Amino acid sequence: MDQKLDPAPTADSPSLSLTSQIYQRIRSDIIVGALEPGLKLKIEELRQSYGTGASPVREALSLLTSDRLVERFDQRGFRVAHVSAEAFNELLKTRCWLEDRALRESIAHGGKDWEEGVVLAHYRLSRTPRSKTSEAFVANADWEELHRHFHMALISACGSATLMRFCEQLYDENIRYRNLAGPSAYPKRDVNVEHEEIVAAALDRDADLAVSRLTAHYETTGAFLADRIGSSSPT
Amino acid sequence: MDQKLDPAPTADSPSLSLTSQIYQRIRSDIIVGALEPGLKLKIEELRQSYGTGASPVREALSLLTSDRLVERFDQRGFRVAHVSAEAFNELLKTRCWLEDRALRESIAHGGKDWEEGVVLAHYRLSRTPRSKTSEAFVANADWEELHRHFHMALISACGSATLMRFCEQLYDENIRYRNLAGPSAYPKRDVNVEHEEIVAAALDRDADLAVSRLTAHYETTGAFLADRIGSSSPT
DNA sequence: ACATTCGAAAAAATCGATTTATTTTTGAGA
DNA sequence: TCTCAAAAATAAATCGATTTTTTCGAATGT
Repeated sequence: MDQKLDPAPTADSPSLSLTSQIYQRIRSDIIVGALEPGLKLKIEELRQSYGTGASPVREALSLLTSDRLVERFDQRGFRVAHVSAEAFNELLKTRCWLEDRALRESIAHGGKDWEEGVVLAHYRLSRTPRSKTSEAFVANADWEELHRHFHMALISACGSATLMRFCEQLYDENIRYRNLAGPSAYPKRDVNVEHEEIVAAALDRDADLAVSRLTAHYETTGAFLADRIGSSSPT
Repeated sequence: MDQKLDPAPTADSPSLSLTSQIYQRIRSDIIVGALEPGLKLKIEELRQSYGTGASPVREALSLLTSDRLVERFDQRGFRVAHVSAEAFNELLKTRCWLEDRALRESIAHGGKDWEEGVVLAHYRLSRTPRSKTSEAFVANADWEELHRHFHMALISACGSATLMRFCEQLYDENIRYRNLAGPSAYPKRDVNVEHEEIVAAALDRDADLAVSRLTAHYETTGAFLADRIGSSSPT
């Protein structure tokens, strides 16, 4: 049995539908910032650049609508979701509200699994450099993934997959804003310490403290990004 | 000028794309309960019954994915979202959490517009019968719309379109569950009084009271529906 | 009887071309 | 020069047919 557990006949294209492949690719391109906010996503162009028909492209774009990364206009196509300082502030605020509740619920109901999941996620994150090189900042994909995982681990015991989903969506949107703000958006403060303090309060079951540290964590980074945004692409 | 404000060249098909028409139709059919939970949504069937090609159908289904009313399985099509007692309880809980925050924010920041919007929405709702006939219950579409509008008016000043969107989504899902539970799911208690008391507390800017009344309102109806659900369609 | 393989049959996914809608350009007429 | 309308160009939306993939059932071997 040399079969993989994951669906992966050859190396390049798993048995993922073309639609899904295109979905992931565009999604990533938008979050990374390769596709500029407001950009018109012309079916014909995409179709050609991916070497496919129009159907998978349209379907992928329709799906991206759920993530709020693509806007759909009936009869006049799709475009990359617009950004604005106001939208970012709203995003940040909403994120704090939802994670506030989610974290409290996790602290109230989380068991050993939750605790261990948090500890493990934090440990892995702390052992991974945020940048690939020490001088210039070069985003480390591993760190990004572990960071996301860490924040989700914190709220994973909230008891609502729906709420988790919302938080994930907002998280991804937030990352997009961070990427759009550019590599200079990396503060000197030691984020690891902040994470550590959040974990400590959470494991201590001190909800108020944990939440205030978590939201402070978000708002500090947020304030930092906020003004860097209004400048770019006011289209 | 006999033109409508809405885009409507002739009477039947506005300049809505076929995709949008199908989207709305299926959406409504799912919420109303005409399409059974878990039902396989075969492209070919839908295509024929709507007399269209496959593309608009697929696209509509992809869009319905955002609303959590349709589930998509790569390479094996779409189906009407499943339901379960657990999912309903989670939905209810999450809804209470989000509206809790949304209502508090509205009460904290809402101005005259908000107050008047709430009063007006409540007045209209109170003047509309829930059932079309006095004996047998026959859902009144007007009431449904006004009820939705009323609840949204309450939280409309929360300052986050995103949070509003989440609440709307959960509201619609909740209505679906209510419809699935059948017409017997209409309690004898006077819902109007409950609404009135919520409005009173909100306009009084008593956030704690308003929230506790609102969540009680949801949980009462919820508890009522909860057990009526596990029974039907355990597929 | 049970699991496994093979081959229809069914359904999903995709393609290429056509139709329809929107946007841009052009050119009278004021 | 400006406005408006018709024509041309562009792009979205849709269709009908084809290609893949999955599903289902019968045949085979244990």
